[in-house]
Amino acid sequence: MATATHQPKSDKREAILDAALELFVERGFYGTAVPEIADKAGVGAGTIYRYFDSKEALVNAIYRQQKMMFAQVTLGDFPATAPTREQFRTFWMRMAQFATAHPKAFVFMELHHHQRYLDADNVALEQRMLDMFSTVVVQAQTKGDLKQGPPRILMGIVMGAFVGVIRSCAEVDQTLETADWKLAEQMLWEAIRA
Amino acid sequence: MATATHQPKSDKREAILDAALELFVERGFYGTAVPEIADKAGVGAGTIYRYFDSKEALVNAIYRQQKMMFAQVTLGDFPATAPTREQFRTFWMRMAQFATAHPKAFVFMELHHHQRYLDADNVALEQRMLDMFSTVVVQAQTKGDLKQGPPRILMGIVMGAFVGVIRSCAEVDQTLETADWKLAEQMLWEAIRA
DNA sequence: TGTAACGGAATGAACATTCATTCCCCTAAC
DNA sequence: GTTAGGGGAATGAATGTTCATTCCGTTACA
Repeated sequence: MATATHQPKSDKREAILDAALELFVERGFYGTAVPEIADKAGVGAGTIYRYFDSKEALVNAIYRQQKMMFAQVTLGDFPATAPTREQFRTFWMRMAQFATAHPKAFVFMELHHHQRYLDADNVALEQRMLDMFSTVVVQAQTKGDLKQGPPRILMGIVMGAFVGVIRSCAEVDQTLETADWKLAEQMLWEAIRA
Repeated sequence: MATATHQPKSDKREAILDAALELFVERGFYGTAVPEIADKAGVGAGTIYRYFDSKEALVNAIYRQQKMMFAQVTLGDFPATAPTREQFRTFWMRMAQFATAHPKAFVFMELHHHQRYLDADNVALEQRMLDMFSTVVVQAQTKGDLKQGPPRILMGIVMGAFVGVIRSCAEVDQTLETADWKLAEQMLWEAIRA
């Protein structure tokens, strides 16, 4: 009826983003043909170009969407004054929640991290997030809650381990239980605590 | 002279492997054109096909070469009877040594891990290595040296963290000092110890 | 009926691979 | 010592294919 049934902004745009995300994760950017994306999304190849200027613009749109969603879930309303131990638990479990809700998103972000086709905005976005994390780490180190050492390394270990956990299970098509996430969280905390 | 002066087995084959490794790391498999590889290797495009049946065969040859070298460096003459703590240190530092000597190799193996174009031999090779590590982890858990939990998760954390450390530094073009590796080793040990 | 969104065949560029040709080096005849 | 010949390695232009993107006839909605 009338104006109501119009749309959730655009059926097709979402379908294209979803299909492309999945294919990019499976086959990579260059390994995925635009008509394949169109097929999976259930639209014509030309339709993709009504919503995105190019294949490159499409991958950048996905990257930005996922990164922002990730930032929102993990950092939104962050308990800035809580003890470091609790902050870490919160952060880790929010990442776990995000990874469960959007299983492909993490792999996508890992895979496309620092690729030639990411535009300047996305590179800057990435940098801003790194800086934010870095600040938090340094503060916690100053308080004596985390081990000393280059923040880069602490962050690399935590994020790397998180991705490692996801991958180790994706490889065998197993889902991670909350208990697994809690175990991993405890392990990583013991790694970084002072 | 006679047979002696023949060659270093083949100049060109090595040049092709090296060039391809570097380009695949930078741009991925599908993002790299065969003539580009030829250019970088300083050979004609056709020459590549004298040494490898196809682009796919080339990437598989690199994968196997790197994986075997990695296995050799990390597992060769492994101190099977040493205490777990020492085994872990040995393993970690050997990985660090490998990553330092072959900076691209790690990134390559990560990137190409479980891609469609890996042949059956390479998939099997990967599986065999995983099983080996898994056995070692289970043994150490039985001895009460490592935390209980799915071996998959322990391995995922260790390998993921290792890659995370490498990447966190590659991103800023910084090299890792021995001190950094030791710090990371200590952190990871605290993560997995019982 | 007019308009905007859509589909998918058409297009031109870029690619992996091939193959006719060149190049290089070794041997042997003189 | 020189040169002619042969054979395998190397080459890169040519080939057929695949791809991102465009274009235009069709559709659906107002």
